[in-house]
Amino acid sequence: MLNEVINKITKEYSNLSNETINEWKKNIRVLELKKGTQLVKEGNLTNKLYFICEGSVKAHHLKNGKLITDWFAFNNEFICAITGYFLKKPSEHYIELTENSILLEFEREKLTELSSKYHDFERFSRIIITKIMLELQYRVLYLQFSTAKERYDFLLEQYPQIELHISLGDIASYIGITQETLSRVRAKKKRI
Amino acid sequence: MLNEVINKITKEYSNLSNETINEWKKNIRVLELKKGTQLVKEGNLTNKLYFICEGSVKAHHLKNGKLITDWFAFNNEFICAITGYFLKKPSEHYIELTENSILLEFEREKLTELSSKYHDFERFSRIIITKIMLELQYRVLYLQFSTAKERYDFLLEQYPQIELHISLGDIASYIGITQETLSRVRAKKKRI
DNA sequence: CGCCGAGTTGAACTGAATCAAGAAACGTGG
DNA sequence: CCACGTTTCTTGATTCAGTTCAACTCGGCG
Repeated sequence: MLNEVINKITKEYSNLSNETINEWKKNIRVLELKKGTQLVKEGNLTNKLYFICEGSVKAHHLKNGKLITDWFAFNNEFICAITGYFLKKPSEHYIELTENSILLEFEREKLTELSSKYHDFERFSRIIITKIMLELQYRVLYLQFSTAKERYDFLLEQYPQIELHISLGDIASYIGITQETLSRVRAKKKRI
Repeated sequence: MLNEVINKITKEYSNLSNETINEWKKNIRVLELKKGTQLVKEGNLTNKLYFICEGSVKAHHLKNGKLITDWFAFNNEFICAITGYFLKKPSEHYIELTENSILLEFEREKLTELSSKYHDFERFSRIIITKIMLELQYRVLYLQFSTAKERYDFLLEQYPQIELHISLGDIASYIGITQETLSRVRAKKKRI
């Protein structure tokens, strides 16, 4: 099963030699966990990167006493507590499963080591980060000067199935509006 | 002069071997241009990445007939028309000098080639992209659920000197509020 | 059956947008 | 060095999208 998943990942992101893959495989943990499980708790140091084989996951953080959703990851996507992972600071983010899921878990130190050792793995890392960067760029684009409806439509375009997996409250938070507003936007849409 | 700048860049981002640097230097153009110059025009294909040696630059795009500022770059930062450069689509972004500036210009194809050829250059690229990614992450953080004042304060924290270089209108647009609102926020601040 | 979390709906309120008009600052040419 | 037009910034009045607070509905589940 792990071989299949790795195959999929390298197809999607960037090819790796057999040698690199074998070395990499030594340090992958496969996790099968239930909805609601916390992968990262706020304030913890975290050096883990996750890949979603099946299911979905969200990252969120606390701001003025409110939980704000930052990031979703679905099948074949990566996720991490971004400040914890990249800046090596205690994480401001929680990561929580939004459905029962199967995940791969990687350690930063091992990935760094692999990147230093193998040129192809370095490239692979670069490509993953580039995708995350472009995703963020896209989000900024539609957080800046968009109405509630525009944000929602934009999100649905990107993730047409999102409502099957993620609760209304989390979606609203992700696009930067309140749950009540999203509910109204949705109601208006149905009427038309 | 080019040597000095490269020295600074590798210090700031990631070290490169002499061989890599020499190869790289063959394909760098140094530009000295006036405020208001357009480096990239909307609708153009662009494969250029810029580094600001001295001065400042902005990227902006058109949305419902309004120019929205996306990205600033100051001394020792990189900038590009992000969709044009990474997605190879006609650029939705203009890039324009906000002051008389000295820049380095790189071509995507040459950088890609160098990344494939030299492991250390691949790592260097990864680190640059990671910085851009973290910057974007930070922006999403404060575009989501912040008041006008919070956004402004946040920006000043990051770029205390920004008002010396960038016009009020561009700053307002960057943080997702109107020029009038920013003017009022600023006025209120002075009074206290 | 009754509880609980998730979603909906209503009414009042508010921060920021919009529209409009002036004031400052800035550069350019006489 | 001043007069000019242009661009940038400020201030005021009005409007509106979205928040807030509160009550209510719905579906699942012990």
